[in-house]
Amino acid sequence: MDLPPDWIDPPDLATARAAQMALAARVVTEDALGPVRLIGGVDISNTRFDPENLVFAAVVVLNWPGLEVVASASAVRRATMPYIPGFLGFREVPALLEAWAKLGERPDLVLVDGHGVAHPRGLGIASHLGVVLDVPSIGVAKSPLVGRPEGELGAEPGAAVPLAWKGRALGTVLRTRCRSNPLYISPGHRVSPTAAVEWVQRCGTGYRLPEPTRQAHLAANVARRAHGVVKPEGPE
DNA sequence: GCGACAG
DNA sequence: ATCTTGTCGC
Repeated sequence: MDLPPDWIDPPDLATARAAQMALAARVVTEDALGPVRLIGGVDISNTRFDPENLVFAAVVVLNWPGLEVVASASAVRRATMPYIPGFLGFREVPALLEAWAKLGERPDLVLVDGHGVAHPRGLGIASHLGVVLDVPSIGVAKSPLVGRPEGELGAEPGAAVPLAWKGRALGTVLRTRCRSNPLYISPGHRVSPTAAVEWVQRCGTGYRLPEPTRQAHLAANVARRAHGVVKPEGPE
């Protein structure tokens, strides 16, 4: 998909807002994914008090149904925008695109660390990335941005309840582990609400986060810590 | 006006 | 997001 540069790297918040509305109009919430053989996971890592404002992006590729990491790529970029709730995509997507471009084989589906359509204007980072890459994506967030669980969530893994906002169900609040806070799942792009939850559950390996984003999180940290490492330590 | 607010 | 070891509990 060929988009205006300003839609990816907006010069200001007003432009970002306009780009967000335009991109949101392209989001598809119906299943439009082919056979899934590779599942991707993406995440970002930041350095605390970093005057450089560096953003470390990681993309990992896992096979399905093995859920083993078969490839990964990372990229470092200077953040253009600060973190503003509701505009996360403009801060992280550019670096993710750079990492994505380095991949040899692309995933058929991507799990993103953040919301999909469970967003005030329907364009959380998962939908944002999905539309820009035109790839099926799912939003996997660790806390809500808008909306709240509808009803009481069960304590058992697999327990789920709708994420309601303004009388609408934007996604699903899903408990993936006992005694762990739930995850907020929502369609990113080209994935239905039910399929989104199903895929997250299928990618579960006993941890709170599904394997793709869990591995992406680890990879992003590795990328950040590798940055600036002058020389590896060796045994004496 | 006030509080909330993904990563 | 990031800072951090041990520690409490299942």
